[in-house]
This record gives sequence, C-alpha cells and structure tokens, in this order.
Amino acid sequence: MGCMPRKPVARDAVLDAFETLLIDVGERAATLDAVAKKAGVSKGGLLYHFPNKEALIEVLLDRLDGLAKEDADAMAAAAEGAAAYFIRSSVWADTPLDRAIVAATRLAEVAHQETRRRFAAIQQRWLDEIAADVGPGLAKAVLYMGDGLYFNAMLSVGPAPQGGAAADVEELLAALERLRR
Amino acid sequence: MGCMPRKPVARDAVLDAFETLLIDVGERAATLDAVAKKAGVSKGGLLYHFPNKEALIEVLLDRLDGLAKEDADAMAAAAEGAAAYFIRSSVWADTPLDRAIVAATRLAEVAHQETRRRFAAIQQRWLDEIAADVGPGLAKAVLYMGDGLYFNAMLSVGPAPQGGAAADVEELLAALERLRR
DNA sequence: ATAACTATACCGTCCAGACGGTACAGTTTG
DNA sequence: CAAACTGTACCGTCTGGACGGTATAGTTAT
Repeated sequence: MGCMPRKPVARDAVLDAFETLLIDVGERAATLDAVAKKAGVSKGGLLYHFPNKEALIEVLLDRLDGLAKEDADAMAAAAEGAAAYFIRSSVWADTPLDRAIVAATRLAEVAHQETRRRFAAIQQRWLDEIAADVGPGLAKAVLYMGDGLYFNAMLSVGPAPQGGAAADVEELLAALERLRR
Repeated sequence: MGCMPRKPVARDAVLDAFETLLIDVGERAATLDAVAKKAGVSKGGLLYHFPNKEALIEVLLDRLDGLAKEDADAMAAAAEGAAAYFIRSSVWADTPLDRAIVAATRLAEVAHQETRRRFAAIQQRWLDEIAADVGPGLAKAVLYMGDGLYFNAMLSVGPAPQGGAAADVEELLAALERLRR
C-alpha cells in the first residue's frame, strides 16, 4: 500500500517560523504568507502540513503543554526550591519554553479562548508547586512576581533589544528570601 | 451668541467603543466597522472625527497618559504608601485607568511600538514612586507583583467573567508588610 | 449657516484557504 | 530488471471576503 515517506523537513521549519513571527511581530503580522516565507517553504507546502491556521496554533499549544509540563516537573524537583526556580526561570532567556510562552501569549491577547484555557492550566500547576514550597499564603505573591517578569518581557521582546532583566532576578530572589523567614 | 455648533457626542462614544472592543475581543477584531457599530455611529461619522485608525490609537494613548499621571500622583500622596496603593490598584476593577491599560496592552501585543514606549514610561514612573516608598532594593519585587496581577487580568478579562482576584490582593499586601520590616 | 452627523457606494490591498500540478521515494508486477 | 503505479511532500496561482480608507450627497441640531 504505500511507500516509505521521506522526512517532512518543512513541518518543523514552519512551526518554528510561526513561533518566531508571533514573538517578533505579533499575531497580526504572523500571516500564513509571512510564515511560509520565513520558513523557506511555499504557501502550498505549509497548508499541506497544516490544513488551516488553527491547526498551526493547536500544534504550537501542544508543544507548549509538553515543555511546560517538563518545566513544572523540574520545578518540583529543584534543589533551590520551586519558588526560586520559578523566579529564575521567569526571566527571558530565549529557551524553547520561553519562546512557546511568549508566542502563545500573543494569541491569548487576541482573545483566543483555547490558548487562554491552556495558560490557566499551566499557571495553576505553577501555583501548586510554589504553594508546596513556600506555603499557600505566599504562593500568589511569588507567582505574580514571575508573571510580572513575563509581562515585561512581552512588552519589550521583539525588535527592541532586551536589557539587563537578569539583574532584576537577584532583587526578586532577595525579596523571596526575606519573605521566607 | 449666534450659532454654537452642537456637541460631538459621537466622538467619545467611538473612543469608548474602541476601548471596549480591544478589551473584549482583541485588536484583531476591533475593526473600524465593528467600532462604529458598537458606538452606534456610522462609519462615515467615525472617520469624521478620526481620519484613520492610528488617530484613534493616539487619542486612546493620550487618554491613558492622562489617567496614568493622575494615578501616579495619587499614588505618591497615598496615606497607606505608594506600594500598597499600587498593589491595591493593580487588581482589575474596571476603572477608566484599568480599561485604558488593558486596551493599550492589546495594541502593545501586536508590536505597536509607540504603545510600548508609553508603557515603558508609565512603568518607570510607577517604579520611581514605589522605590521612594519601600526603597530601591524591593521596588522591582513590588512592581512585578502588580504587573503580574495585570498580566492575569489580561488573560482572563473579556467574555470570561472575572473571579475573586480581590482576595489575592490581601495576600499580596500581607507579603508586602512582611517585606517591609 | 455651519458643525455634526447618516447612509451608501466604492477602491486597493491583504489574507486565508482552495486547487491543480510536480518531484520523488518506494512498491508491485510482468 | 524495468515499466507501471502509489502515496508523500511539496510548489505556484487563484479567488472570495474582509478591512482600511475615500468620496459624496443628504439630514439634523444649534
């Protein structure tokens, strides 16, 4: 019945290009044409792998879920504690998870309901891990500190270069230590 | 004396409708047609006041600047201190400033550079006021807590109803007290 | 009289998606 | 072995609709 398929090299390229465009130029400008061009693929080729834009989004969200789950597991096992790990990982470092989160954020901003649902689930998992570390009374404070870091990354990432957000982390970790006693 | 022109009632209605649509359905769906319809104004009437969409955005940002400045002044004068005032005001309460901020956030997410610049300026002002209250070492921690609240409001506001975010504030204020000593 | 509109028709551009075709890897059959 | 065939992985073009914006003629309120 068929034959050995050759490797779909375009598929991953398309997904990465979509992610990059979401991060750099926003949802509005992440058109199918732009994605295809960035991926070095024809529009027809893109639509062969992803029947429509929604499919592109779904696969991106699945990737996000996988990365977020991995990260949450690492967070639960972190020697420095879940809270410190969380704050440290909330600074923009261009990791696959960072990129997936910011890309998805662009979609959530456009009122994409499914994206918002996924985010809520990820946030809940984070909150649980942090609460297990610092207690339920302080968990929200820590969670929101990290979210604030993401919020600021969102508003500056892209064409604009990213400054010394890494320095902020030390401040936040110091604040965390102070909360902890 | 003589013939005074009648009041431009449509202008404010258009601006409010634009803001509401940005908040509820995102930038993508906040089209000129949709704004005019929501405002109960003809498209011609809309374009009579705002020659193009960019003009609509500019006026919205000016309104944001005004409200933000008022708020920062109130923050500096707050009896409970700038930090507590900031946290308290960061929770979504559907105030004119809240609405202006979330609406503008939708534009920033679409990589609108001018919006991002304005945001950076507002954030800086907030940071200054907070630093004057709790000292420079803790200012970022407090600022990011508030930003985190906004971040979460952004991702849930809209069609979805807003839950008990007000309860979170008490947690954050308790954390703030703990940081303060 | 004039500002503040309404209503409608229209234009150029952009975009999502459909569609038909091509190149090629492997499989089957004479 | 080789022609015939099959399914995968693309390419390039087209279309229908939406959107931003223009134009213009008429209407209402002051």
